[in-house]
Amino acid sequence: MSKTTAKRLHRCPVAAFQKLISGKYKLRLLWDLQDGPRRYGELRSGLLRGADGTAQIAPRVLSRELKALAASGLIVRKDYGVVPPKVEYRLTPMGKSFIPVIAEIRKWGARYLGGEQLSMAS
Amino acid sequence: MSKTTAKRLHRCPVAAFQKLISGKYKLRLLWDLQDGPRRYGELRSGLLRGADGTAQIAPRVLSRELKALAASGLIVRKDYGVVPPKVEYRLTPMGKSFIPVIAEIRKWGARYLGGEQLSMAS
DNA sequence: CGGGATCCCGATAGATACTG
DNA sequence: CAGTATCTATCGGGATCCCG
Repeated sequence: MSKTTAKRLHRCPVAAFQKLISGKYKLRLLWDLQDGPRRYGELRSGLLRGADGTAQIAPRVLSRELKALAASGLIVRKDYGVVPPKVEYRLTPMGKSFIPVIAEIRKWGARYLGGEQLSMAS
Repeated sequence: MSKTTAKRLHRCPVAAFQKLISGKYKLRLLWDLQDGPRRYGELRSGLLRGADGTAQIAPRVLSRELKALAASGLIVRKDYGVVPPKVEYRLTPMGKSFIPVIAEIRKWGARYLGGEQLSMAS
């Protein structure tokens, strides 16, 4: 956690994983980034599908989760420094390596939690 | 959530998974149950390895996580009704089907979070 | 032995308003 | 557009004591 990566804080990889993805949207954010960079607003609106009902997403929360993912080394933030602001988030190699794990989670979840048929969309 | 299963509350299987395994010990509890029934005390002491440092586990927390796992249909609680008390927890078929997913998580976590060499023990 | 009851605390998430 | 600031409600988790 010295600078941008939080590693080896646990001796158990499962416990480490738990902490890494704790937060309501982290897994879905990673998943939604698998096809390339996305902007803040795209991610936010993407999260609205799949949430139960009329959930709005507090900008604080999304911002903090993105920061945490970046601090974990799973994504990077690219600020174009223009007006109006344009910021892109994309997966790091480590983040990309994590996508297959989420794919497994999705497959299991679709079978046992929802019965959705795993279309392309998140 | 009517009785013992909490399903289809989300349209996104990833979001459903997030809620399902939220809680500090749920994944590890499931993992530790893969080889057969375990008693409350066995699970508790099993969790102490792999936690950072001198963490003790509040009985409230462990009890609540076990109840949640049972309510989700991943484990079952078997009370032998004897004195002194004896209670066993074991995986349901659904819970067993989840073990390979945790295995994937472990493999990824070992590679990117800890570098442990995935021995038999949890 | 396997918890429940109670108290406490930090972290998390929502709502709202504001800004460079 | 992409956040920050503030405030508040709720939750997760730890500590301690107790009981059948």
